[in-house]
Amino acid sequence: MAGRQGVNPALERAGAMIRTISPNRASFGRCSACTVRSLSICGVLDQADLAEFERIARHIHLAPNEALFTAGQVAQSVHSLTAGIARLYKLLPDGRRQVIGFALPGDFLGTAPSDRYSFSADAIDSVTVCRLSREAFTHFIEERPHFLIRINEFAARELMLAQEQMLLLGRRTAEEKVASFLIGWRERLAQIGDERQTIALPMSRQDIADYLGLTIETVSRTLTRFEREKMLIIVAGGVRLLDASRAAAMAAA
Amino acid sequence: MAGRQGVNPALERAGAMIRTISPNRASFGRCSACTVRSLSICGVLDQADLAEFERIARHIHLAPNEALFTAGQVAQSVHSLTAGIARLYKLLPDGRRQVIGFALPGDFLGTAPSDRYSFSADAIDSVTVCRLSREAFTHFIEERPHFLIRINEFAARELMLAQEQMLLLGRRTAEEKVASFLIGWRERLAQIGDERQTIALPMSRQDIADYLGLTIETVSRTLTRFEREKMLIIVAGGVRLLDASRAAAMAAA
DNA sequence: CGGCCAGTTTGATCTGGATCAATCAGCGGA
DNA sequence: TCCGCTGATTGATCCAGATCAAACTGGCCG
Repeated sequence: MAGRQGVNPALERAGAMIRTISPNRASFGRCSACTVRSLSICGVLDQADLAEFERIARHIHLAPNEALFTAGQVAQSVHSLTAGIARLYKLLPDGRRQVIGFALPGDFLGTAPSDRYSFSADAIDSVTVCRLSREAFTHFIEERPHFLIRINEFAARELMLAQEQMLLLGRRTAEEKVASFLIGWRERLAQIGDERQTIALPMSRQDIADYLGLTIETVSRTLTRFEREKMLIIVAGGVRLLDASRAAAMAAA
Repeated sequence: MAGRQGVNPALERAGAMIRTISPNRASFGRCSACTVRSLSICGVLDQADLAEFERIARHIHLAPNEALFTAGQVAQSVHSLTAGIARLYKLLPDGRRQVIGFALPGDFLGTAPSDRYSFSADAIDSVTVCRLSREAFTHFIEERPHFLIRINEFAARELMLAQEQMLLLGRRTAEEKVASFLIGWRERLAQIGDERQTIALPMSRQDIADYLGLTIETVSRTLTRFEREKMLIIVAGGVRLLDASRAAAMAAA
């Protein structure tokens, strides 16, 4: 619990590595063929709406660790994630980092009360997003109340997740944090259709630690202990849950 | 950082004391005379809208520690706080508590993705709210897109506060937490027009501790130290900031 | 195939904040 | 005025998780 937990050289290196938004290729993947449309904010748009949405959206690809946007920048765009996983985080001036969430395909990044981004987002693996100018997006919304309702539902869901995370960060033990994370992450993967036995963990241990308010060592030790206790097996790129009910019990209490 | 921090007998007593919603007096305070209307979701309603809003709203008074609603209950109502201060919190099965926010006059409690309350809310001091049935509220919204935009702005603000709080809970030291809380609370009080030199703290030390992910002893000790260091003076019902810039510096870093 | 390098794991030690345990202070009621 | 109760403060001690410090692992490049 010391003051500078979360500051580490690896992170600073990573930070330096992250390029600002490059002149990405804008692809012509059509919204009507979007594989996550029903999960995304676009799930309530009809063909006509979708055509108009497509007109104002750009499809962007980002390489691993490339930034979608950075806290403090003027918020010119909103994003809807269509592939890959992004990490959303805030930094303290001395480099301590809090990951406030992981964005999955279908997630919307654009609910913000200010004209500047209040957090940073970058690609964990290879990511694709639909990027819309805030202005065009605002205009698009104004004429489509049902779409606004959808946006609102997404914001409400985000808010509930954030409140759950506050409970985790403030009142759960390290063991409970890790178990909750695994159960919650599995749940979210299942919602986007990924229901393999093995829980994929594309983010680094440092990302997990910064999400749970722990150090990388504590995350690693806790996972190792779970493995020793036969609750799971650590595999390349994830974990395989052997005793899901025990994990769920830890996560609940 | 032990597992059961936040569980305490005083809380259990308080919990038992909190009555379920009593047959409160519904007053006739008219919305057009509402002192916090411009701050609240109603700030964008015109006279006609307001009359309709009034028709579907009930004005409710709650005594200190009385519950507005409880996590897990079917969410029948939404609320707009018009006077007093409420604490919003989540509990773990063993009684550990996380205060996820304090609601001030003008705040809206109703952004939720589920048909059950995901957190509990109760009055800290004497509280007045406008209570609307979810159903009527949803209907009211559907016909008023500009109002929905307002609701959305409120949700976005809530979300940003929640993200800021995640950073605090996950990565700040006890000292930084307390300083951040004081600065942030003063800010919020100022926004509703309370700009006295002394920062009013109507909530208990336990509430503050549960908001910051600390114990009551740590909050108390930290405030005492701040006083010893002449950063502030502890007074009945609040603190007087002597060195706001030092507090702000602590809160920032 | 070997050497590097980034990320991860493991071990030893330390410490910030929790826990346990008394006071202390303010207030309402007799 | 005194008593009892509730919440706050203060002190002593403890320990979960941080910090410091090595290994270890796997992938990539020459």
